[in-house]
Formats: sequence, structure tokens, C-alpha cells
Amino acid sequence: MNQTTSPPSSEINPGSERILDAAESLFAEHGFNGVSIQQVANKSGISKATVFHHFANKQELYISVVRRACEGTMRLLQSLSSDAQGDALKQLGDYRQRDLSEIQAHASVVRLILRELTMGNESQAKQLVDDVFGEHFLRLKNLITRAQSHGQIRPDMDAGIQAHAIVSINIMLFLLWPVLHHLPDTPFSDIEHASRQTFRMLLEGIQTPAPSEKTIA
Amino acid sequence: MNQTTSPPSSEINPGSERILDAAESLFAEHGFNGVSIQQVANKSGISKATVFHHFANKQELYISVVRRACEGTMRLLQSLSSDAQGDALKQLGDYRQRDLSEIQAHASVVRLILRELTMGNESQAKQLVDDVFGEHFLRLKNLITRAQSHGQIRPDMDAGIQAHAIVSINIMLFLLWPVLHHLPDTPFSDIEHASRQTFRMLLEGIQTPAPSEKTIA
DNA sequence: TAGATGGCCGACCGATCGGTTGGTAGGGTC
DNA sequence: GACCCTACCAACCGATCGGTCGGCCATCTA
Repeated sequence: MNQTTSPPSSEINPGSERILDAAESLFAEHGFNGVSIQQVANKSGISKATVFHHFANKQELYISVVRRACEGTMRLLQSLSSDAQGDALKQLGDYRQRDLSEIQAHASVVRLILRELTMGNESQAKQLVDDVFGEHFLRLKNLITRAQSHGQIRPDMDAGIQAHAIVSINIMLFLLWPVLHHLPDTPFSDIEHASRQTFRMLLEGIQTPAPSEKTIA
Repeated sequence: MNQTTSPPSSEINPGSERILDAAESLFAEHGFNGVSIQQVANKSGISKATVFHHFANKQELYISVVRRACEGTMRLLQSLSSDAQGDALKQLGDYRQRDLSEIQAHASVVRLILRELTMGNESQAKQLVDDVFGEHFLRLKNLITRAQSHGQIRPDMDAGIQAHAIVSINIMLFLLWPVLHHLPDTPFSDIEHASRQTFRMLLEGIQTPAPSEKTIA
């Protein structure tokens, strides 16, 4: 009906990909229960029965969406730990920037994962998300540990705690942005600027202080 | 049926409160679309028609739930700004602790609000949540500004940025806890401890440094 | 005692849900 | 040609959805 210049069949998009594309954005915006198969079918320009031809049931479709979304994130974080030498502190800064870009570029996927994270234990997709996020977290933690061993980051604080803080600022900035940026006299006009500022603030606490006696209660 | 020692009628809970209680936990766990009025009716030991007797429709019920949940948070943050004198830095630490306790004590409400925050603009309850969260944020920001003027916190960084970081650590700790605490060799065994550690880490970056030349690129 | 009121409910409604069925159209193989 | 396989779909199914309706019953008022 509305498929513009559609090739005979299955040329650019093998069909099931079209369904996944449609389902991903819908699930991300409305959640599992907020989306009907009919909506997915309509959005992908396909009949409802065909959706069930490609996916056994709604749950399987949802998990396929989550899995595909996670694969994208996987690819990114592999590149993160690829360069195992070099200035670890600089890499940390690069990570912050790339992570924010990734979050913004794949906003719907991030929202999908976040939603999965906030859910109870009901979902089968939760374990999947846990794994991806867990691996992401561990890679970042390794990067920090490396920076610690190079003396660039204070080793008297747990790398996990530090990693959590770094992860949190970008995610929360993204999550709360709609609220933050229309606050009265807000400093949140540019998300990249806010992220950089927050990271700098974090660093000056994390970073090994200049060797002056500075102990804080 | 399962109402234990129920008084003749409307003694402890005026009926609609029972509905709100049931609806709150259900909405928090499954979201708006994941909960049916029938479930709310069952959980509150009341018929479905009676739910519609007290609330015009499902949307109104939902908004009532969110509004009541926000009222609890309102009360807390009013007590926050009540003591406008005293050690602002110490108050900040107290805030961190009380905020975490509040989050843990009202986990379902927090999840509800978080879910509302991550949603698109569709919901009518979003503005409500925005207001509450916005006010919460502003009060914290004022506290920080006060600490800055007292020279306890470095004034060369925006109070809004600092407030965002402080808010974020507790929320994200709570949000990611299920993932964090079953990570391999994790430092996340006690959430209060993790929160305190992170706050300390944050502070040592926020806090006015001892007057030694320490400029960081 | 008669009437009004409000909390409550069983039974029902049209719409939509997730999912199934039976079948069509087309390309590949022999 | 006969055969098969995959992609696809209109029509349908039972269940459940949000919501309505008419009436029961306990309490209050007079």
C-alpha cells in the first residue's frame, strides 16, 4: 500500500528486518504491553499473520528486537577495549564522549534497554540486557583499573564505584534531559557540554591529586 | 474474600484508598498498559465496576496514583529545605543518605516515576512528575548554592551540574543495583555503602580543594 | 416509616488483543 | 508437468480489554 518503489520482493529488507525495525521503535516508545502486533504489522507494511510467520509469538519478537539492539552496543564496546595501550585517562575521556554520542544516536534502543532494566524479573529479555550491560560495565572498569595502575587515577577508591559514576552521568543526563533542559535558569542547554562538565567534575575527584597533603574527612 | 478482619465497611481504608494502593504497586511494576482494571479490582478486593465508580476511567486512576505518590516525595523535600542554616555540606551528606533511604523505602513509587520520566510525551502524568522532580532538583541546587557561598563547595562549577551528579548516583545505584550486585568480584554488596563511597568520591571533586596550586587540564 | 444517597456489584457491551487456519502466488528443482 | 518451499494474507477464534447499566443494600434524614 504505502511501500514506495518496493522491489519485487525481499531485496533491500528481507521482510523480517522490516518487522524488527518497526517493532524496535514501537517497543522503545511504548513498551512491550503498549504495542500490538497489528501496530507492528501496519508500521512495517505487512499483514499481522506474516508477523507470526516470522516470529512464533509476541515475546519472541520482543526478544529478537532486544537481541538485535544489544548486538549494536556489543560492537561499540568491543572497539572500546581494542586499544589496550595508550593514555588510559585520555581513553576514558574519549569513552565518555563516544558513549554519549552512542546514547544519543540510538536513543530508542537505550530507552528500550533502560525500560528492561527498570522492569521486574518477569521478562526473559532482562537476562540478555543484564549480560550486555554487565560486559559494558566490566570493560569500562578494566579501563579504569589500567589507569589506576598507570598512576593516573587514584587507586584508593574501588574501580567499580568509579565506573558506576562515569556510566551514570551520561545515562541520567540522557534520561532526565527533557526535564533538566526546561528548568528555570538551567545550565543544561547543551547535553554534550553538560556531560563534559560533569565528567571534569568527576575526574577532579577521581584523578590522583597533585602530591600535596590533602586529606578530607 | 481475602480481606482479613475487614471492618463492616470503610473504616481504616475509605475504599478508594485501597484501590490506589493496589493500583500503585501494579502500575509501578508493570506500567500503565501492563495493568488491567480487573487486576486492580482483584488486588483491592473490590469489583471492577466499583473501580469505575471511584475513578472516571483508567487514565484518571493512573494520574491519581502518580499524584499521591508525588505527594510523599513532596513532603520529604520540604523538610530538606526547612533548615536553612547550619553546615550546608553536612546537610548535603544527610540529603544523600535520606534520599537513598526514601528511594529504597518507596521503591515501587520511584520505579513508577522513573518509568514516567522515560516515556514519550504521550502521558498526562508526565507534567506532574516533571514538576515534582523539578522542584526536588531546585531545592537541592539551592542547598548547593548555599554551600558554595559558604566556601565549602567550589564555586567555579555550576550548581546545577553538581546537583545533577548527586541526584544521579543514588537513582542509578538503585536502578542498576540488580545488575551491579551480581557482577563478578563486585564492590556492590551494600547499597548504602556504595552510595556513601560514590558520594565521597564526588565530594572530593566538588569540595573546595585545600589552597595548594592544583589546576587540571 | 418513607425516601434519598452513596458504596458496591453481576452482567453485559463493542472493540481489540494475541494467535490460528486455510489458502494464494511465485521461484527452484527434477 | 509435478513437486516443494517460502513469503504472504484475509478471515477467523476465544479471551480479555476498558467501560456501562440497572439494581441491591446499608446508612442517614425527616
